[in-house]
Amino acid sequence: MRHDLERPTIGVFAKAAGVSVETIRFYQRKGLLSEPPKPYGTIRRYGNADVARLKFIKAAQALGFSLDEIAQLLRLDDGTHCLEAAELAARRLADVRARLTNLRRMERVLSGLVKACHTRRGHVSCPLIEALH
Amino acid sequence: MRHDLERPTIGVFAKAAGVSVETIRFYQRKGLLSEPPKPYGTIRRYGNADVARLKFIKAAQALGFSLDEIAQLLRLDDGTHCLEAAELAARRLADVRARLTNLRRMERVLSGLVKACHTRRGHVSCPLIEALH
DNA sequence: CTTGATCCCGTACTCGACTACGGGGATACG
DNA sequence: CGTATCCCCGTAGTCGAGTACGGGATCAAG
Ligand SMILES: [Zn+2]
Ligand SMILES: [Zn+2]
Ligand SMILES: [Zn+2]
Ligand SMILES: [Zn+2]
Repeated sequence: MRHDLERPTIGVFAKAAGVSVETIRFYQRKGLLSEPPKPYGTIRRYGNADVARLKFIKAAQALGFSLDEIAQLLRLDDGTHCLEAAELAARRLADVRARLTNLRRMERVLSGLVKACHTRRGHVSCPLIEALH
Repeated sequence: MRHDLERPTIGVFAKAAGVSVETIRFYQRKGLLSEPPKPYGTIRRYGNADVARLKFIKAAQALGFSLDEIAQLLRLDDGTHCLEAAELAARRLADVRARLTNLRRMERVLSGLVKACHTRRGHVSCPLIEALH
């Protein structure tokens, strides 16, 4: 079928998805994407399933999931394992919240110090450096 | 001087600071800490300057500075380079804020999805998995 | 005087998510 | 037909902040 010959090769697939060819191969090695068959000749052609899978990966990644966790999620892809998926997300959420707490502290301290540095009057030495001591 | 022999060796120094001996050596290789002299024999003894320096490093690290940036800050340690220090901190602050924005989005989406998973009624498939598609 | 803990120094490995490189085959264009 | 651009596959390197390992020296306790 001429159909297969019109489906994208890895380069087209990668470019369409906004990732590099090496990234696709890397995901394949990790088992996140499958290596589609080579319909004619020696060149693989990619289909809608691959596109969807890669979108899934990128969406999960944007929520902070690691590639290993994404592999887990992909195994729950039939949607019948709500509990497991929710647990995974809950762990991720806890982690995100911990990092938020931490970053909020940093933001508070840093912005205070930057302000102090800008408005220091009379003070000879840098408030930022002083604070680190 | 018996004085030197009572000052801490690397092991004591590390333990007191709550880091490992290897970490101390690693910082020394990076130029963040100096290798103090060996007063007698072949064993280095650490002093107050080292303790202070390590505290400085840890304080800066807690604000998100990388070891390279900390090396910069240490070079401005005399406190007479307020402008440079403030610039460094401002860059760090911008980065922290960017990450905050990102994490807040993740938090919002994740908490919504976890909640949806817990309270799904009627829905057959997992809302979390569905959302990733 | 031996044993066990430290120290010294140098090199190599870890983790996560890519990124790069190299040799060989295939395909497209002029 | 030449050559430029893809593709395939495997292996190796990158970054940051450490962590681990191994051989040899030294030190305190018993
Ligand atoms: Zn199950
Ligand atoms: Zn669910
Ligand atoms: Zn200056
Ligand atoms: Zn300042």
